[in-house]
Amino acid sequence: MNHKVDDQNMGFISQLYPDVYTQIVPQGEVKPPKRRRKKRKVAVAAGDGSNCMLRKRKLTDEQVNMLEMRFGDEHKLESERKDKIAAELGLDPRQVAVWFQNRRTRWKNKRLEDEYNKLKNAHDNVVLDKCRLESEVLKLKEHLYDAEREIQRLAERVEGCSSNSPVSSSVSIQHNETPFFGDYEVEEDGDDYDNMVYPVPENTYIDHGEEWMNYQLNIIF
DNA sequence: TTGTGTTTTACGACCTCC
DNA sequence: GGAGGTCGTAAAACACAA
Repeated sequence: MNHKVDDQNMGFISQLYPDVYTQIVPQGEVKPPKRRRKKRKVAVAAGDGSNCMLRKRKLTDEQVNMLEMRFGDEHKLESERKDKIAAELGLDPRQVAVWFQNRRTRWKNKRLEDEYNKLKNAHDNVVLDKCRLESEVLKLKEHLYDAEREIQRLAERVEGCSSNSPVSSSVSIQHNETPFFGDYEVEEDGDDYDNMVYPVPENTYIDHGEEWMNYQLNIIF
C-alpha cells in the first residue's frame, strides 16, 4: 500500500513510543524495486528502545485482553478509534490495525467452522433418518410378505371347505387370482423388494379397491 | 535437545468506497 | 488518490512429542 506513509509513521512512532516501537529500517537503505512478494524481516521494538533488528514482539496478555474487549465492542476500526486504542495500550496504531485484521480473519474462520459443523450435524441427522425409514420400509415389506402367505393359506383352506360343501362360500376371493409373493414381477436390476410390481387381477379386486386395501391392512396390522 | 505442527504478528498485493 | 478492507503468506513464538 502506501509504504511512504508507513515509513513516515514508523519514524514518528519511534519518537512517540521509543520504548515500545522502534524504527527498524537502517539509515540510507535503498528500497528494493517493487516486487510481487518479497522476503521480509519483521522488526519490532527493543525493550530499551534502541533501534535494531529484533525478533517479532508478542503482545502482552493485558494488551491482548484489552484488544479482545475492544473487538467485542466493534469489529471495525475507524482511524480515531484505532489511535485511541493504540495510545491506551502503548502500541503503534499500525499494530492495532494489524491485530484487528488478523482477529477479523480468525473470527471469520471460526464462524465458517461453526457453520460447517451445524450443516454437518444436520446432514448426519438426515442420513440417520433415511436409514431409519429404510429399515421401516423393509419391515413393512416383510409384513406384507407374511400377509400374502396368510392369504394364500386361508384361500387354500376355503377352497378345501367349499369342495366338501354344496353351499357356496360367501367369500369372494378366488385363490388362483390371489397374488402371491411368487407372482410378483421383479424388475431387471433384481433388487427384490424394492422393485416388486404388484399384478392386480383383472376382475376380482379392481372394482373393490378400497375394500381390498382395508382387508390387506387388517391382516397386516 | 530437536524436529514438527500450530498460533500469532506483520506485511504486500489488490480491492472497494468515498 | 487515500484509507481501510480482505486474502495469502512469511516468519517468529510457542507447544509438545520423541
